[in-house]
Amino acid sequence: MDDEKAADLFGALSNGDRLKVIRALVEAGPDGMSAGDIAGKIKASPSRTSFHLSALFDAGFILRERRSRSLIYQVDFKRIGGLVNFLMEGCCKGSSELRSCCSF
Amino acid sequence: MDDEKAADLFGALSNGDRLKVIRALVEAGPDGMSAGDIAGKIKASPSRTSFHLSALFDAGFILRERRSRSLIYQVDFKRIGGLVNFLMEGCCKGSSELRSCCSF
DNA sequence: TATTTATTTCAAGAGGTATTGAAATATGGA
DNA sequence: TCCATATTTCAATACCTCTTGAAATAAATA
Repeated sequence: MDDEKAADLFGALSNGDRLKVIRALVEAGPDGMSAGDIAGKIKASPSRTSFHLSALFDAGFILRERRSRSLIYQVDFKRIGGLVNFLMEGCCKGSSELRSCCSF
Repeated sequence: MDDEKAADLFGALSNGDRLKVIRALVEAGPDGMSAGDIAGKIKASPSRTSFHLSALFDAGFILRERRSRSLIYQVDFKRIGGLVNFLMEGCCKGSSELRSCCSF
């Protein structure tokens, strides 16, 4: 992970529709949701939803699996965690004394 | 915090220069860094650095304080934490049984 | 007060991202 | 095979963001 890559990943999160998708999938957990259900939940057209799902999928935030006619999406928590850890890397010069400044 | 606001905040993080700034300030911790030192660290011109510092300041990710001729910037960990918590809100339907799926 | 240092502001141009609706693709069932 | 359902792809348009360099502002010192 470098700064430009991480910036692209944050870019994938910098859209209201895409955050609605992520948050819906965070709540859904391992069950996931179909593209159609996601479109209904975020109140967006199929093509618009698909556009945003692709952006999130390309960034690695969501996983996709076909179940019959539907595509089921799930959030990938590891990707979110990796990005947060990148941001906090080397926090406060690595000093354990100052470590509390990094907690949230 | 709503989806559009959070999207703007992620937008403020969706740039390589701005991530370099944040990460430098995360490392610097409570000491902070001057705008000039930041410009040197991220290898960007003063005007470009100032543009990105403004974006981060407006988003609330960094705090600013004048010390003599210099402006000293510090990261605001609370803002980062608030954004991460927004993303993970209601994780896995709030089920404590499934809570492990949300950890990273 | 005049000068130097530190930083921000501004305008113009280039490049990137979102929305729409129609058409294409993929799958399952009659 | 034919049809219906589920989802993606595409092209056009509109909008937003970044970079650059020059000029403006702010504060400290001689």
